[in-house]
Amino acid sequence: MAQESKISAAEHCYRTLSHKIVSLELKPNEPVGEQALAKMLGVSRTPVREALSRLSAERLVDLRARAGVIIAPIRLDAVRTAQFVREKLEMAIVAEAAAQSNRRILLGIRQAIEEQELAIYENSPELFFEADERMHGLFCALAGRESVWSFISDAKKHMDRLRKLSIQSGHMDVLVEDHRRLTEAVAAADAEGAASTMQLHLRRVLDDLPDIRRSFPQFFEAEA
Amino acid sequence: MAQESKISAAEHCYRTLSHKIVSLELKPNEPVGEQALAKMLGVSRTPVREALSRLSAERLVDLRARAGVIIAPIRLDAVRTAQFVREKLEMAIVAEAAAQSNRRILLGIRQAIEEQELAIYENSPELFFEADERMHGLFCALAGRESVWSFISDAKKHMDRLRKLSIQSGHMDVLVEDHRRLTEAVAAADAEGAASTMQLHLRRVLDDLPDIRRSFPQFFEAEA
DNA sequence: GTTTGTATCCTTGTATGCAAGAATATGAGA
DNA sequence: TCTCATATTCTTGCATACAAGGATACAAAC
Repeated sequence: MAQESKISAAEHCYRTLSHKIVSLELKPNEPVGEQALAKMLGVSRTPVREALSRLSAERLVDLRARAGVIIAPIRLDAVRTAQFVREKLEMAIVAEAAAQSNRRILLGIRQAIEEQELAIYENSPELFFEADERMHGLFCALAGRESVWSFISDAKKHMDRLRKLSIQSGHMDVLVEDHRRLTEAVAAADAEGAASTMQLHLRRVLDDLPDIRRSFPQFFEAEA
Repeated sequence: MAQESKISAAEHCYRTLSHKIVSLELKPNEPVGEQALAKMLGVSRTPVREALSRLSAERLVDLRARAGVIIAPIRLDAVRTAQFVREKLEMAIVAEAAAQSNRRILLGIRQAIEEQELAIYENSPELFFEADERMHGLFCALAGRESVWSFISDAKKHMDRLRKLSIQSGHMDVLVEDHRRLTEAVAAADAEGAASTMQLHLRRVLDDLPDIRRSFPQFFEAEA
């Protein structure tokens, strides 16, 4: 609270909107309005605009000059790019992580995996998502590359919307199995194995893409 | 011109400031003021603030609430992270590029290298920088990963300030030699060689870091 | 001389006003 | 009924006003 009371209204707007977009609470291709968002967030248009400006730079919203704001559709090109970035970075990360050994962080990773199983049991995609996120961040920490994680997080946002749809249709168990193998490889100092497991793991989202696209065509960019 | 008249004042501010920061025209640790920047750019504070907000998200400026804006110092941690990101992504890029063959793009790459030699002859770091940038972008294009380039560009900005100082102290010839080897490896479809040459190439900046830091201590973050 | 308390100034953070341009509705003509 | 021109409405982009909180200068006490 002490922290949160210190962040600016603009920052608050950014975080809230960013979360609402990634969590699909604001739907791709949905038109929104600065005024409406301002009212929703209880502030004036100025901090909202600052947030939208940043979100636009990330291509999470499309600002059409003097014509309106729309939540960016899921763009296949953006997904492909995000996938590339994330895959290369996280493969390198876990390979480095395999060379490290920090019992405390490893414990955190295993706990996160257990929470994921709990999330499956409770059928809570939200909880799963959160624990998944935390676990990937911990691998970065294990590799001593914590600040790379925020970078990956940015790149990930477009993909996360897909993951959200994918997880809702329920493949969480496969992902946990990946996580387990990944953790074992890292714990066994098997850099190669960790990297290839990570690659396999991250590419699963793409497998579901055609299905998801068929199920939610309104969320995707009009095809070229 | 037709294009430029259409971009918003805020976007103009962002690009101008971003360039001035990376080119060291605005010096690390230098205090600036919204009002002063607004006057310099010929607009009001509002678009300047929007630009500063984005630059702050990239950690290129530090906003101290109600106390002032300062150009971010060169942070060793940020440099290390940018280096990691760039290295992993560009290694993967040239490895993919080696599997492609597009005479037109390869020609563009070779032309860019020739311009770099011209830049050395004319002792123009500006020209060198520009041609270097273009060449790296062309490798992305060759790999069919053009949109990854903008991603790398963002990550690169902190490092670029170092490169700027490094190039001024004149190691451009070594870099061109790297570029030539890199291009030959790619043209010869030697993915491994291209990747390792890229790694070597990108790590050169770090070699100069201690010297640069000694020469320009006022540009760096106060040590921890 | 050093330090501490205070008052002033200065800078940013947010709200609001206004104008320019896009989207939409309206109406006439075919 | 469909098309096209036009008027209207609505939304954003930028400028400005104001307030809250830091930084600074200065004076007083030790």
